Amino acid sequence: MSRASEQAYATIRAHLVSGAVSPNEQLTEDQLAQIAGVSRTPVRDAVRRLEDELLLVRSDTKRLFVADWSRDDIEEMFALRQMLECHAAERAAQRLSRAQIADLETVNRTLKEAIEQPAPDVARFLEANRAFHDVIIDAADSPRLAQMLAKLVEAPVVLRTARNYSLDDLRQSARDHDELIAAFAASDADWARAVMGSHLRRAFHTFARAVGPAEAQKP
Amino acid sequence: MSRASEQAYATIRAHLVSGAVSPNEQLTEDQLAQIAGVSRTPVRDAVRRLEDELLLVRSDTKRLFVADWSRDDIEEMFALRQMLECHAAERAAQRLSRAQIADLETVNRTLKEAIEQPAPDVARFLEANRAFHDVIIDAADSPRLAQMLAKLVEAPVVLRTARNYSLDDLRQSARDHDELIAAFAASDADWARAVMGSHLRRAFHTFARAVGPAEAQKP
DNA sequence: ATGAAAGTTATTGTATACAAAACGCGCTCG
DNA sequence: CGAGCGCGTTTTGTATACAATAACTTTCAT
Repeated sequence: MSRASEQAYATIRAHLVSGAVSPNEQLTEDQLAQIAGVSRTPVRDAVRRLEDELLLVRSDTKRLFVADWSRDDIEEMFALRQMLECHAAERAAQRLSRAQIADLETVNRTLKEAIEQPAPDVARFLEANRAFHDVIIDAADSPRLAQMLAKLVEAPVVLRTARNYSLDDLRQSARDHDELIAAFAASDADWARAVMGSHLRRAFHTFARAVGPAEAQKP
Repeated sequence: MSRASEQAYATIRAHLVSGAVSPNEQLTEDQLAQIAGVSRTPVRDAVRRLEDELLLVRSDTKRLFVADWSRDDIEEMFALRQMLECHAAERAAQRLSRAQIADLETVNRTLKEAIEQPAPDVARFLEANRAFHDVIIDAADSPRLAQMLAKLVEAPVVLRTARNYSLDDLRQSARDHDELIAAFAASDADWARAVMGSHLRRAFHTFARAVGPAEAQKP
């Protein structure tokens, strides 16, 4: 994307994720333009993307509001992600080249290094984790699938959730990745799907635990 | 959406679907603005939507081209649709109200009427078919799922494929719908999923037959 | 002839001014 | 007292002019 438009997107997104605004708060394009330091034109571009990600929503009369994600929303997104990414794993198992499998191994080595530190480097872990999943999605060779997943994968990051992953959680992830690699090496689509399924389902529960158990949501 | 922007979207989409342009042909925003009779601003809006639907694609340097869908693309979309819509059927089975089930029955009655004519009214069939699936997707109560499906469901319509559905195809669809309704009435999610799966899979083969068997695609 | 560099044209991106639509508020009239 | 109606204000939508970038063409050196 072009400079101003990309700038607007990044700035606004950061602004939303930072928690500087509260759910259901109204925003105007002018405000956002000021925040991003560009004119309304690229802001409107950015807003459309953020609407697509459901970080912003529009009232029936086109006014902009900060989205309010309920626990149901989060569960929905995890469910969809699981469904799609299991499919991706299945396809990837039938398509991954040797080189790509080697890439996965390298990435997962990096991921383990990020964990096994005096203090685990969570940012690096997340980055490697993302790279790992990206290789798989890429290998699945399904542009629409990739497009859909891109939206869903970003989501958890969005919630300013304490990243209180335990060391065990991180290590289990790494082991899941190892098993995925094994499944890929064996070109066993069923195996890959199953491992991906449990990998993501566990991630959901870890996440749900962190974000708080199913509370009664908003009055 | 606002008037000009919606106008642009509809006009350009019709233009693309009509076959007046060929795949990989370059388009400029100016051309499209002229065609739609509005300025470039709303055209850019429309173009983004069409990009999202993958009817238009951009080169690495932002130039616009008519998308070229391969058979693989079509298979991909059917596979994704099947996955998502089976999920929708499952959720719908747990959520549909009596009133909604009654709606499904009404819609399917309309659908049958459209078939059982001297000459089957395909347009009306398609409309009813769409309404039927929309009720289910709506009942699934998953906005992101709905959003994803919206893109995929439009797709087959896009291809200027001869709608040479046979009478048998149409009748089988109606029967599938009846069975779906039965599954919903019984609140049997597994049943609903299974019926939806075969319903869509058959549709794929009907479609594939119509569009021509797996040929060697472009050189 | 060939390929690189500079200049020219075509195309997309951004800012700004204005138009249209929605909102809020006070007012009137029942 | 309250529901509906104008009217000024706010907010979004559109057109247009201009800036930036990419594609194309010509020229010139080798």
